[in-house]
Amino acid sequence: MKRNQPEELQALQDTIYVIGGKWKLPIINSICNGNKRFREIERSIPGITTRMLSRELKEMEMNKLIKRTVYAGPPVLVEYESTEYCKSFGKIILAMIQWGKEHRKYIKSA
Amino acid sequence: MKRNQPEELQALQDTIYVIGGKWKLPIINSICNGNKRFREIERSIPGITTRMLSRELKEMEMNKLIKRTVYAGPPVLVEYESTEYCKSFGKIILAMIQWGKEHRKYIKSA
DNA sequence: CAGGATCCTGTAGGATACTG
DNA sequence: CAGTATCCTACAGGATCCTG
Repeated sequence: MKRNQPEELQALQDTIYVIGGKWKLPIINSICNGNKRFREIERSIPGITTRMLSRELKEMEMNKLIKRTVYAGPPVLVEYESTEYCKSFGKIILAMIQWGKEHRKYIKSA
Repeated sequence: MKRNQPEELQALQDTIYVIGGKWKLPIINSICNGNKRFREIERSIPGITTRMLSRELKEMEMNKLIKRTVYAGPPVLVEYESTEYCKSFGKIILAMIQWGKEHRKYIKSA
């Protein structure tokens, strides 16, 4: 009754790679919540540094998770938005949030 | 239309923490697929070392994702199985696998 | 505002060998 | 079989300051 073959394991590890690390999911979450500007996103994620946010955004743009648009100013405006592709990850994130909440109760009731 | 509050962000980061890293999801996946023995799990995940598997299994046991049972031998047998709690993560993993497959196509068609 | 440049550190994770 | 014990290092990620 094996469900997953090596190919599926590969797909799983791909996903882990793409959304891995400490910040990518919170960033996706923030953008999906309507935050568009750099500082806005930054402020919505306590603890993140500009350096990390900058790096992650670039990577995520390369992976087509987000779209970056520059409005030539002045003032220059930059907006980030999640792609449809990224949004397809949204429900997974919601499930993870639910699970995280359960986890807290579960571990405490140890 | 904000969906997530800080508390939700916290839950998300909790989840990332618990199932984070390179190997925990593949391990969960392997065990959910019916692998029970240490070497069996090890062989099912190409690239993992005994050291990492050992460490991750311990952590996951502490977090009640898996249950470890020792059958006093000889030969001594050890079996790992996923808890119900862990299985509740199963559908999230399946979704991630699906997403990973799509990702491959999506990026290639760049 | 939107980042880039530097410098620094901890630790995740790999390699290898060994044990009961 | 089911792991421990060491040793090692690359890199994720933090702190701080700077630029157009």
